[in-house]
Amino acid sequence: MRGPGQWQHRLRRQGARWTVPRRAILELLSRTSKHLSAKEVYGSLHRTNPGLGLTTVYRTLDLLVRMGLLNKLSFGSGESRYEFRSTDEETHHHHLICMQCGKIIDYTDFVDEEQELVKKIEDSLAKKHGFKINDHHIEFLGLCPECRG
Amino acid sequence: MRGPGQWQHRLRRQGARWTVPRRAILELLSRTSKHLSAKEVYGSLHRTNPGLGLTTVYRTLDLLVRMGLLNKLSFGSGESRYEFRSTDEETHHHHLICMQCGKIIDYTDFVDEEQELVKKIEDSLAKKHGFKINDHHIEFLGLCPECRG
DNA sequence: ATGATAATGAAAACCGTTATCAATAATAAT
DNA sequence: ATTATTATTGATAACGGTTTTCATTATCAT
Ligand SMILES: [Mn+2]
Ligand SMILES: [Mn+2]
Ligand SMILES: [Zn+2]
Ligand SMILES: [Zn+2]
Repeated sequence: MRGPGQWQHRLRRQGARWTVPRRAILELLSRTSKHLSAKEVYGSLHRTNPGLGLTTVYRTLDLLVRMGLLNKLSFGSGESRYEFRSTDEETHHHHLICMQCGKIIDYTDFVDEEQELVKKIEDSLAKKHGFKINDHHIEFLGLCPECRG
Repeated sequence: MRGPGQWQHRLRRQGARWTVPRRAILELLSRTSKHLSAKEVYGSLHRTNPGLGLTTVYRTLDLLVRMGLLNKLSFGSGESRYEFRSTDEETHHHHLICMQCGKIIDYTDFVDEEQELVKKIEDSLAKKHGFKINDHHIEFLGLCPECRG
């Protein structure tokens, strides 16, 4: 069971209602591999949902992050970006970012070796600094083929 | 040759003037290991430099980043933070961040193994996606001892 | 010292995001 | 199905960090 039915069930289980904006935003983000800002989500949905307000987009994105259905990402550009969070554990990935045009590429190279090292670092940091580590962000910054010239 | 003389030389070589605010901000950030926001820099310097304006702090931080004397960091909290960028290559580090109180810890564990893997990933990504890779950010997120309760 | 102009600071503008609040829509109870 | 309850919505205003504007000031080449 996947898609709208799954999402609806998940929201309602946590006391949230299944509404038109929530469904529209989830469908949009689940269909794209892009990392969209609130304003971009708003722009994409304005055609099919003319009444939708930007405030609702912000609130819904926030809710869906709290519900674990989306990831919220902050690259240094001012606005937050959101990506669909697959239930599949295998889709964990890191980011390759163009410093000039902002293009974002998901990559999963060397996940095995990476995960091994990440585990080691996590254990070491947890022991040395007393942290309970929950997550990590790894990103590479550079220039994409178009921006290199 | 290190410190003010070095900084002055670097700025002037790039056509910038050596001014009181620039010197004050560089001295502040070179003396702390903290990751300060513009407002925190402003607050720290207000005692010794009463005339200093927040606008100048923003402009100066931006300039010093462009000159390669500071690093600008964005954790998802709204404001940017700045750290002194040592000329020493050995000081490259990554971050351990408390998701609750925002505490930031620099760490350099496993740099050798890490650097090795980073190199491999960089080569792979450069080849596969045609990027020219310049930098990377690695951060671990969790709860510090105080915030775990 | 003098002049050219880069840098500064106060104020206003800007931009992403959040708070307010009356109207509406989703769900539960009847 | 109808009604009652209340979470959700959307317009507007407010907010916080950052940038722009512009007249004044400080740095530096001469
Ligand atoms: Mn991604
Ligand atoms: Mn640091
Ligand atoms: Zn690019
Ligand atoms: Zn903490």
